[in-house]
Amino acid sequence: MNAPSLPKGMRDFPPEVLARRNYIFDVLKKVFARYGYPQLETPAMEQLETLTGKYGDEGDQLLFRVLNSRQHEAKNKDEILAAFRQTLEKNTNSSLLTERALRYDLTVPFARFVVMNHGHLVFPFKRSQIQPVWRADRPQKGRYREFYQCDVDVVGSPSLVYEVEMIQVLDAALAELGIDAVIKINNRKMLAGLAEVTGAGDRMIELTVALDKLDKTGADGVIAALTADGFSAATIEALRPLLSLEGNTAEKLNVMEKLLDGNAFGQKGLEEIRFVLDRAAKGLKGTTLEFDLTLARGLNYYTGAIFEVTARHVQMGSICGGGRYDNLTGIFGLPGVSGIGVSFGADRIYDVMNELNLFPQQAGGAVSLLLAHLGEEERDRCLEVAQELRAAGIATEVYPDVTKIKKQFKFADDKNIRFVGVIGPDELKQGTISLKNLVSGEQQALPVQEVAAALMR
RNA sequence: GUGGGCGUAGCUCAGCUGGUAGAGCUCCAGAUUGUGGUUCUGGCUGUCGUGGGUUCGAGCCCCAUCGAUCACCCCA
Repeated sequence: MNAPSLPKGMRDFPPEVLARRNYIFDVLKKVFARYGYPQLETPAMEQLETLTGKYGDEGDQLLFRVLNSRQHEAKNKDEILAAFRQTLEKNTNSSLLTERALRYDLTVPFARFVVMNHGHLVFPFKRSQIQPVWRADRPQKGRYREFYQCDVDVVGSPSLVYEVEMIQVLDAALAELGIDAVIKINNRKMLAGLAEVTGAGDRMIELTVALDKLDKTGADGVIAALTADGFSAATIEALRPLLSLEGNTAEKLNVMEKLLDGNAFGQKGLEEIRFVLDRAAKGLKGTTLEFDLTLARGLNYYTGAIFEVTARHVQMGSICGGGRYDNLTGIFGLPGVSGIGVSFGADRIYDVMNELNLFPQQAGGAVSLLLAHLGEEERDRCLEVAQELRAAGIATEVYPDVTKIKKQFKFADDKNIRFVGVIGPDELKQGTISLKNLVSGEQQALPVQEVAAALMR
């Protein structure tokens, strides 16, 4: 038997780690509830066709597809074999081989849910969702194959009030977690307008992806990439002023306004972003809000505002992302339901908080009392006392073996149990417990019925 | 999918131009048969990731493979 192992990119979470992860989830749940987003869950697996085509080519490649079961009993093995041969040749998704996949995000399954249940939902419908998603990416820093997304979305209203609310939720949650972060916002309509006025209207995605590299490769890098991608000299020339765009948000928007002059769609995006910035910038608790023209990220389905959050003081990709999607439910047959949402990447948030030491000191659910003993009779007494203390709300553990007291103390120390209560022959006779605080070193003998109260202090 | 370094004790690592593998920490026992964390003394620990090859001889060189990791792509 070989040593057991985990599939690539999958991780266990030992109790100490989980205590911290749960802290993040608890904060997010609290904030989500405060803004009126009740929790919802969907299954790990979706129909493959529900997921394909929503995330772009790259996304489709990263779907974990699930092989159909009991293939060996199939009656149409020739067809299956042919389908498999084809899959080996080029990337295809025959339902003969696979009809299900693990979800890639929470937004598309949510849209699917809304379409299936729109009859009983009150719109605008809000929900939060905290569940793992899976991507067959190659793991690296801040990237896992299984990770938790924590989403808030509202569907059924195109109101820009929700753009503002998303920023408020991001700000509230990140502030509460103590993360110094920048919320970047951009707008797909504006980007589409930009593509049009520069003569590349049909290649908005490619154009913006290239633009997105500005902070990484500089203006020259972007121009080189655009040239390599076959964009015309006229387009590149038209974009040039943006590559050296400087100044504050208002000034940048003014430059955009001139550039987008006469382009209705682009102007609409500009108008939207101004509306949102005007209202959201006030009263932020801990984050900075920034208009970032080069922000292109976001999946295929985004149509309006797009968001991305990065943490300061640490090298890590975005920790949150999101945006407005006007037609995601339309793909599933329910048009006219605009949605918007953001997603918190719990695992990256964990990594950031860990690196910056932002987790509060806390017991994290550790047992607070170990009952130690000096013989079988004393151990049995410990079992009784433990039940009384647990009933009183004290997390209590009884050392299982009759052994040297030293070993029992060491056990408590190793497990970070704060108190040890010793029952030996003397205590048994007197109905007391010798209670020692392992942090302060203080010890006192107390009647059993007073122990709980002493520990509560 | 592309590329770069890295796999030696439970952990972190050392190991010379190839010559039969070491340190610190952890762990265990004792000093201390009713007291942990500090101190002192003693002790245990290895398919050198795996499979081939070269060699009289491989932890070290070569090939392959697996794994973790980092970067690119893309993303949380």
